[in-house]
Amino acid sequence: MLDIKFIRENLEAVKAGAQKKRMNVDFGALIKLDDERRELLQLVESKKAEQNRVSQDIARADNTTIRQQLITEMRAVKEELQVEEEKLKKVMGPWRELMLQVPNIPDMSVPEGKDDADNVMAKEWGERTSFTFEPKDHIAIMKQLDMVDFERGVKVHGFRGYYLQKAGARLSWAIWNHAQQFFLERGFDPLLVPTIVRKSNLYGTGHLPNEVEDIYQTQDEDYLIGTSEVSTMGYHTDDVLEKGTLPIKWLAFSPCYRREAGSHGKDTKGLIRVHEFYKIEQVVLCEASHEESVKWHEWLNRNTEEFIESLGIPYRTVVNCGGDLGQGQVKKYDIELWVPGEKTYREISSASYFHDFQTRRFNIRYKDEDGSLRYAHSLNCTAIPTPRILVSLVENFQQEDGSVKVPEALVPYFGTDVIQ
RNA sequence: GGAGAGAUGGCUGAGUGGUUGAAAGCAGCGGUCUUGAAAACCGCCAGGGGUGAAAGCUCCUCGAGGGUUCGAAUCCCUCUCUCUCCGCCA
Repeated sequence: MLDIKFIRENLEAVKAGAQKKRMNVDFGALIKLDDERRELLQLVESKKAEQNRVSQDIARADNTTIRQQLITEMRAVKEELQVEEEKLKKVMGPWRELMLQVPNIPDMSVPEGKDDADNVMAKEWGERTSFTFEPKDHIAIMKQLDMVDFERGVKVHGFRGYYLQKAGARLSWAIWNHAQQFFLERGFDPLLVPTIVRKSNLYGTGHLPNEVEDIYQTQDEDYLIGTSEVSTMGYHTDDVLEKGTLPIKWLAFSPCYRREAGSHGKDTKGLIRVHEFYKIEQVVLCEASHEESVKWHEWLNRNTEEFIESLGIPYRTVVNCGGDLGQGQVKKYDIELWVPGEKTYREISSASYFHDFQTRRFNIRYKDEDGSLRYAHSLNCTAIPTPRILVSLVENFQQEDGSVKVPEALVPYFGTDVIQ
């Protein structure tokens, strides 16, 4: 959420930002509605002031005649007031709707572009794995090692259903345990979050209203989260934080649910795109300064890079272009892992910062030195998603005999150094 | 699922139609005193919006949303949540 005052004062910049994100917002209509809103607000408030003033006179009047006269007068004022309030209400509905659509302004350093094809590579790490034999894709490898069962997954859940079993399940546990150790050492506090949440939380993070098609809903009008960022931010709703507690660093873990409504034909096989997966997520709340946001953004992304490096999987980091940014995001990095079977890099992590876009919606503030309350800044970054991480893990570490080497960092958690 | 009680400022807690945005206490902040601290005493202390250069003026907020009324923390309706008892249950 941007401040309407800010929008009015920086209209051209806000417009340019929306354009860079390829988002269409009718700013003309918004400004016109806001003009009406202000005018009506003035009118309503001055009438209310009169009402309040005379109310006290009525209370004080001991002369019944005067009292009765004032009450009669106020009846008329009340009726006028109701008419104006009705008008104001009619303006506020569409005003709010438009306000929810205004995107945050992307950073200067965000490249122009339409979609993920226009993301700009920032870094490449490790050598793309080469094989002396014909490598298999993760589906073949994992099926052969009995790590996954798609048929039963589909039987029980439907399209995109899967079971992780035996070494597949154990490998997932090993990754979670390694990740827990790795990230908690960096000062995070662990958090297990609700995955069924009220709508307001999804408005808070900026997933609603735009992504409604991709979110599961219950018959009680609750929603299933697509990322624990939602419940983690919701945790702090209406908080007034102590400045000394910032930055707050959460390592949240939860199942994540995505309808994938817009990607029916994409990645229909395997573990790349599933309706239900697990994710460990880094969430940070920091002081309200751009420099702080940038600092923690780089730090978060670097954490995940180093985690991937600890596994020894080749990756690259891209800066997402304007068209590939979410509504509230100022800037985003994606980390993509090398997938030999597809001879391409696949996204496994997103690091974004939001300035106060989310914290305004959640009303998360902290007390500054001078006693004033300021909206905190918020950021988040994937720590590790399972099972997507398994795709590049087994493909990069496959051996000619069909077995998979276990990365050294995982051996203590997995128990052996090979899956066969 | 059934029965009942409740939700007031950072916290505790008064307040059942009229200068109550809200007593009192605690916590916090500033000051006096003190070598320093404590104690004591004095003062300040809710958030948000509009307008304004500022001072100020003004509106909203007592769980949320509606309603009654000239006027609502107080009365009515709906919802949410919390607590107690019963039932069910990993």
